[in-house]
Amino acid sequence: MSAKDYQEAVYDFQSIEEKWQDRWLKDATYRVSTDKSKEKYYVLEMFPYPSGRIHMGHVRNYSIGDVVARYKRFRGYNVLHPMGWDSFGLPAENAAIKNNSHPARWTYDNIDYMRNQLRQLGLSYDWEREIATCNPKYYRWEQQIFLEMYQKGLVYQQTTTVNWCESCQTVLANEQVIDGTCWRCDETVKARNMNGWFFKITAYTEELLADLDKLSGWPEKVVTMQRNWIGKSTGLHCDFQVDGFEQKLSIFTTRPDTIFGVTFMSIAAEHPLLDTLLQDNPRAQEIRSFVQRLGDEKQQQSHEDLTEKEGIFTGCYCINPFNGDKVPIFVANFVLMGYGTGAVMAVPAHDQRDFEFAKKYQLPIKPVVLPKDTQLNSEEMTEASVLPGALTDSGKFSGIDSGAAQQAIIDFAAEQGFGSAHTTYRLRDWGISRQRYWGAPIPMVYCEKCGVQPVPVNQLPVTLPEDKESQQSECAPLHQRPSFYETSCPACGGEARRETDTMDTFVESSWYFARYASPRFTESPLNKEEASHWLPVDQYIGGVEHAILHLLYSRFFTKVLRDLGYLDIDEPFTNLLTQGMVIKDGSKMSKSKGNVVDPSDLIKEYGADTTRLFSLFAAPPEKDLEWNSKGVEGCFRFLNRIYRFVLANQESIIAAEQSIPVELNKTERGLHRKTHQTIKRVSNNIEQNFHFNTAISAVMELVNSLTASTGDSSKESVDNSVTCEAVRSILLLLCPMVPHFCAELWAILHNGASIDEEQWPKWDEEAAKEDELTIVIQINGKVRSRLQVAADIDETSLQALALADENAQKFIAGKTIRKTIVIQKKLVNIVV
RNA sequence: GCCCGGAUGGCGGAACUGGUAGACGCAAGGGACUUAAAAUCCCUCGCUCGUGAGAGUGUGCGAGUUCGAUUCUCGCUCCGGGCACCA
Repeated sequence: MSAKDYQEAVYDFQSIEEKWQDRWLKDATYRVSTDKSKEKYYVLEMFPYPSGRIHMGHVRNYSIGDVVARYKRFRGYNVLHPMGWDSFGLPAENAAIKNNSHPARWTYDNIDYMRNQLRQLGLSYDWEREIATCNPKYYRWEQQIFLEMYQKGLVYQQTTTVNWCESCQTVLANEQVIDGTCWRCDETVKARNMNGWFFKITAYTEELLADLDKLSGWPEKVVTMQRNWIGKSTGLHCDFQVDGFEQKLSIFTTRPDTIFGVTFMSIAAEHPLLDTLLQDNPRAQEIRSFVQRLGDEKQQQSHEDLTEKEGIFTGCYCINPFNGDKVPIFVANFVLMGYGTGAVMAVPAHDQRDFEFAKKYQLPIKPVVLPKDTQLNSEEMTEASVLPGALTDSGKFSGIDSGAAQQAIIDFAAEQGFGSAHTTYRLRDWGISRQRYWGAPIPMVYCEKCGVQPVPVNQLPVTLPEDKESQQSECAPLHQRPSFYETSCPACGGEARRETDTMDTFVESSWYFARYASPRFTESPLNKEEASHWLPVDQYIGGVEHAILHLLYSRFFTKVLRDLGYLDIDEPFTNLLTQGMVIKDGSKMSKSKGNVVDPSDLIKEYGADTTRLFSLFAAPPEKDLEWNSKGVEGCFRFLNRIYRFVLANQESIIAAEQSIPVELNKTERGLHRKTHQTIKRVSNNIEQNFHFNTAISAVMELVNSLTASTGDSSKESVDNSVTCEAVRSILLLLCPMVPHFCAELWAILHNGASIDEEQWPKWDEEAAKEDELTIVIQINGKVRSRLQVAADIDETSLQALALADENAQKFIAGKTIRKTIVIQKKLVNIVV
């Protein structure tokens, strides 16, 4: 074929991609095992839920991860890059009910389909490490971890008010309630009293908080979100004696400095003291019905609308231990039983919420902190004053600065015995019981004689029943299946009943990254040697929507597994990249919006390489990506340009010398320089912040230079070695992004050799250096002229050249030069 | 309300440590090739004025620091995200 024949050729991506995918699979090219001779690198993308088909969000996530994996391999690392399936969950049950099938069938069918889709993308996974969390070979180890946590006192059972989702027919963890609605189906979550199992994540609160400081490789935003979620506050815990009763009322405050400003007390409607207060209370009836109404309203309202502050006087008083003030006790709708003590000391002068309440019920407002140079008059205040200042009207603490007063007041309370320093957290223990079929069974047994008994480890796994006895469907909850729950007590051998709740599916994803180190290990959940070799994950990649839920739970599990002796790390993910969403027509791609682009259609039309390339090129990974089908075509055109060039010039490239001649003409020097500049830019873009969009731009520029300097016969001829160097660099630099394409062209140029055997190209700083620079001449900061100068010009000659410049002269003429600023290699600014 | 981000051409996005704003791609317009179209190749492309050379103006808005600000400081506006009667 002559060069002309390639002018309009379009590369046959389909056969090229199939060919290389088959080869990678057959040769297990990306299989990895421990190799002490190389440095390890563990890159992981959040594993998918097998919902049916992959979507563009997956393509983006896994393309990013694959570039990292392939890049690190080129850099000589021994790279662990596994994939698996987060395969327990409600959608499988819903689909099973709809199709009158079994959740396992639906799930495994989806896995098969999606695995095939992922393979079509050419992702460099070690498929031999694939795991599916719904497989008993996975969840039996989870059950064992559960039992070991139980032995350690990290699992307990409790009846509490839980979040109940009616449409999912199950309990939700606090983290799974978003604005009062279910994270999965948006149904309003209701309060319900239920017995359930809890993981004691609060035993690790301080460590989870403190170790956030170690996560320098995480986006600041995610660290902040976790910090807020844990919600630590420090302050004073203090007892107020209830007047005429034996009981004391405990409060927690972060503003002990305002304690002399307390003018009333607010307690939650559910506060246990209320019953006592209502005994022999003439207004008991009235107060009870008020409390009842608050409860009803709470049920109906979603958490987001803030109701008007409301309360009712209990008729009782308590005594402020600091000044002996007798203050009325109110039941108020804004006090939460679940935070602090369920009772709040009210300081209307310095708390906006208390202020509004005091105004409504005409309660006294008593300022006790005076911000500098201000007077506070309770009559005139329109809002609470929250600024720091000097204490006033505060007994022996008057005059002290509010900041210092906090500690002094806490110390005093401790000394007197009615209070102490105290810390509270927003974080609650993790409720993991789910009343669903398609999850890992909780391995516990109830015996009438022996009570709650753990299933012995040698009886694991407790598997899900697959019988057809259930009348309703094949995925009826376990409590409807006698063959599952009827069992014998492990302790006494008598009749017993199995726990019928399954675990929250977030439990599976809290440790899967560790299991990948030894996915087929049959002796315990983790092979410690393998786990300590591969962990922590060096680079974790996924959507920011998991900032709290999954990432917090995984951090917790890592610490638990460490304390159980399986791991020797404190944190699971050294670096975290949270990728943006894929957007089309202004909103996130979703079935309900009808703006979904199916990756399979794209692969069919343009191939996997173009699909990957576009998802990397259109935006930096952490930002949202606006879908643009024309942009995809642009990427396809780019690959075709390279393809045509390589094929048209293959003979001369193959014949080229590997070494670059010492003497180069101007065109050759320009291309040689551009090649090395590009290697440098692409390497830095990937290394510094994974900005693949600019890396790809840089290669596009090199391709433009290449075709411009060799295609134009009017220019100087270019030595084959220089062309060859440019082409080889382009293929290596693009290989992490478009692997099939580069593998194919590399093989064509290198007698069938595999590009995977190559190393990442190195740049020569000397070759990358410009020998001529454009210097900008500014007059009063405005660009007036440009100057081509040798790169090594000295400051004096540069200044002289600038002053002599014709354009500059026009603006200087007739004016006095007041100052000249020369910035090496950049500009000369003449101030007149 | 509090805490994080962000705002640059018609669009997605570039711009090192304060030093040529708009790289790269898309779209658009013009041209070459073609009977024609597609594909490919070449040229133009922030806005205003000007035939042109060029001049003015321009990175959400308003100030400030500086010889010089997309970049730093202060004050706003809008957009996105997180948390929220949290005591």
